[in-house]
Amino acid sequence: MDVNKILKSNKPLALESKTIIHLMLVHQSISEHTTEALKPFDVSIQQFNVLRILKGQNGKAANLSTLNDRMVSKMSNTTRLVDKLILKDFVKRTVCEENRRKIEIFITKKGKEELLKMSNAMLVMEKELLKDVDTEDLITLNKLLDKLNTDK
Amino acid sequence: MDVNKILKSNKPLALESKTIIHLMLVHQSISEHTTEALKPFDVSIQQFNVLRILKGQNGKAANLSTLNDRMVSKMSNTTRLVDKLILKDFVKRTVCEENRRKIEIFITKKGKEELLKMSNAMLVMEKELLKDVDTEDLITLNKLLDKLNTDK
DNA sequence: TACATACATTTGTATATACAATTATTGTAG
DNA sequence: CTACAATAATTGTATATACAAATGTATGTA
Repeated sequence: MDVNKILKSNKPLALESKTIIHLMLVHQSISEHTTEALKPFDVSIQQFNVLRILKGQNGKAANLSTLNDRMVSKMSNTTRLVDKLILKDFVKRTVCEENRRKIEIFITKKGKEELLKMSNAMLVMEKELLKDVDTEDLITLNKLLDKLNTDK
Repeated sequence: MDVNKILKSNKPLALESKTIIHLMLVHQSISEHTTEALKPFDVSIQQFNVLRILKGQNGKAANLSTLNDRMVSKMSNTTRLVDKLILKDFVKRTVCEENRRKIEIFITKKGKEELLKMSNAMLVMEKELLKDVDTEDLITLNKLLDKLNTDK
């Protein structure tokens, strides 16, 4: 991906601006490839993320706030995201008995099985996307991304 | 940004998967900061991108297909994106006389003036986001991003 | 107890986006 | 010259997302 070709700017862009655009373009590509990889499973990236988080709980329930904190996007979606996953029988939702304001969400057996298939499809896509980046470069890339000041 | 904290996974994630998630999280942050920076100008990231591309044309018109190729997102939006920019008097739209199927889009004087202010606000945001990444690191980061296999 | 406040989630609504179908124009094979 | 395909943009529609308001539940305190 050559960011200069896409931008075709005559005026030289600040290195910072170029980097940000570069990251945006990379994200767009990742997003498209991910959507494609998940299409056979009829789930969105967000739904996949919810399943992955729930599996990471190892049987423990997660409530909506927890999901939301760990997720990339915003609260208002989370209720409806979970609604969709319930329809597919990938997760279960129960009211927390200790604190009836809270909702506990679990991944189902079917959800776990499907998630495994999804994760495999994702890994194939990820390896293809990163096939020209060796391990050392990946480590460097992650280190550099860690340096970004992403606080609010 | 520490991706491990957010993921809280017990099982070690493949380095590829971790990198992809890392890029997603970084993008989410960039996206939020950008939306914030552009809020005073009442334009979306996409609208800002259209303006930037049009200015890069240096007076030459761009048709919708050109815009779409250079933009991050899809055709169907472009018509309506331009609609919004016309409402704000930031761009003009005329039918191409040589090929009446084509639509020519120009940035207006007002559009250019506003774009300058937007670009300044964006640069402030970008420098803040990248304040802990020195020039050498930025160059390395861009080189690594170039290695990603983002073809279709 | 009654009230205000905080918390957790849900719902309403407006806007954005993705995908498919449609319209209008141009190019070209027969 | 007509019919058909290709191109460029627009429109319709279903789904997704962002933001604000509303609902239901719990907690602190006078």
